[in-house]
Amino acid sequence: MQNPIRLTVDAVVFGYDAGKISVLLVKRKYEPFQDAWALPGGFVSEDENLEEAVTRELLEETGVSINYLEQLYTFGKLGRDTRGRVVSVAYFGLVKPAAFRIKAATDAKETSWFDIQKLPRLAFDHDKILKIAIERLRGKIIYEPIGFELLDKKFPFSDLEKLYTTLLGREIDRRNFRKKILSLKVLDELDEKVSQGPGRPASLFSFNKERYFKLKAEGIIFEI
Amino acid sequence: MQNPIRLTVDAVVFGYDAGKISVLLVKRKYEPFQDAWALPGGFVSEDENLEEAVTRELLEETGVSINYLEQLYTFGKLGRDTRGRVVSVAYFGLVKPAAFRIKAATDAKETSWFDIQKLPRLAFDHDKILKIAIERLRGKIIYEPIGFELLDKKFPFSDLEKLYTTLLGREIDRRNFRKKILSLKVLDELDEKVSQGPGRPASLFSFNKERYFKLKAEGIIFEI
DNA sequence: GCAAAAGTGTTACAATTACACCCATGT
DNA sequence: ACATGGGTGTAATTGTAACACTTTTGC
Repeated sequence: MQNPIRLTVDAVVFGYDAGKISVLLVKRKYEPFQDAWALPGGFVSEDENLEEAVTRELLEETGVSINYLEQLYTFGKLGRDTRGRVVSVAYFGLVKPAAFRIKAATDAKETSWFDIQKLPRLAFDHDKILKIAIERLRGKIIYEPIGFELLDKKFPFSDLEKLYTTLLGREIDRRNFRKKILSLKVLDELDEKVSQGPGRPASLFSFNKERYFKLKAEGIIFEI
Repeated sequence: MQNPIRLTVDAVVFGYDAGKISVLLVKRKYEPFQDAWALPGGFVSEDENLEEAVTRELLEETGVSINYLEQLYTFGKLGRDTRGRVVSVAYFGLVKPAAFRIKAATDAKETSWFDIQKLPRLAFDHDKILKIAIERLRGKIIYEPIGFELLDKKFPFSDLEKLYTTLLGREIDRRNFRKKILSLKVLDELDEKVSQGPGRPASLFSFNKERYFKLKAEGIIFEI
């Protein structure tokens, strides 16, 4: 009477640091695809919500705690998993550089960040899932302010600019970009500056979520 | 070892006719929610793809064959189904008026179209699913030419205009709208006219998919 | 004092909006 | 001939894109 379809969740978690977009992968300990890199994830248990399952798997497998998570797509094609019929609900997550750096010290856990330009061969159909996630990231950055989820709470404007340059894959005009972003009134300029290396120190900004949601409710839409 | 989560698919199928957006619902024959209206759908069998399952269920329950179908969202919250843990992959579909009219003759099948402004109480969490589908329809119509999937193959321009007026919920300027759509070069004007009632007869247009895909590949984006 | 990154304004061009009259048909 | 819906152009405004120099710091 029960159908024997099993349900998993997988997470595509992106991080950004120093001009590179990276994705979090884990090395599989067991067959199938033993020792292959794969997206973190696993079977959903009967008494947990899907989001709970992803969050749990992520924490268990990678120690990373997420600050933005949304559902990506559900993959259910016959034959996508060699263990039988397995349907996977994939999620899309973003973390701030802090999480990113923590990992660099705990590499031994078979967890690693990979530059999305230099990906290894992946288990199952995880290459497809990742491809769709990258498209979503690129598409979404343009009309929703998710970029801020990839930056520290306080960031110099140039970080935001570099992030967009990287994600869009083209140069953007600094003056026009600044004008546009500031005109949206969702950034607070702090009374704080940073100077990394030579050059004029930069003011720090922070993203004002309340302001954003207020504007969104009024129908004002974020768009780059 | 198997987890006892069961998987269903549900379809939110929209149709458009005479200035009204309608959704296809079925009346449930069995418990739970016997005699309540619900989205067409049902359990996925082990040897079929998710899309196959939706298409099959739709055909079985409503006789409607779909011409646009995409995955909407996966609903997996605990307690959403009184029969135990059931996760549902919802799909979003559009049909042309032909399918719409056919149904009007076969009402006895416990299948009916409902104006989305006048919905009955729905079974399970189908009201939530439908709400998300309506948002998707509204959002998507602006930057992808899915509107054409709701019209006959050949249609007068005013049909398209009325459809957009309905979906956007506001008046649009006929001249500007026409200019914009025609400038996208995805409509073919046919050597054919229709006149329904009094007034000047209207030229018929058809949507040129090949042209659209070609333009899309070149990076030219449809946007209203 | 010079190299390096931050910060700023103006002008040309493109896109969007607002707006009103003539045309072809049915009755 | 008149009521009804189809079809068209222009001007004002707004938004986008292009473009280069000054400022503040570290070395």
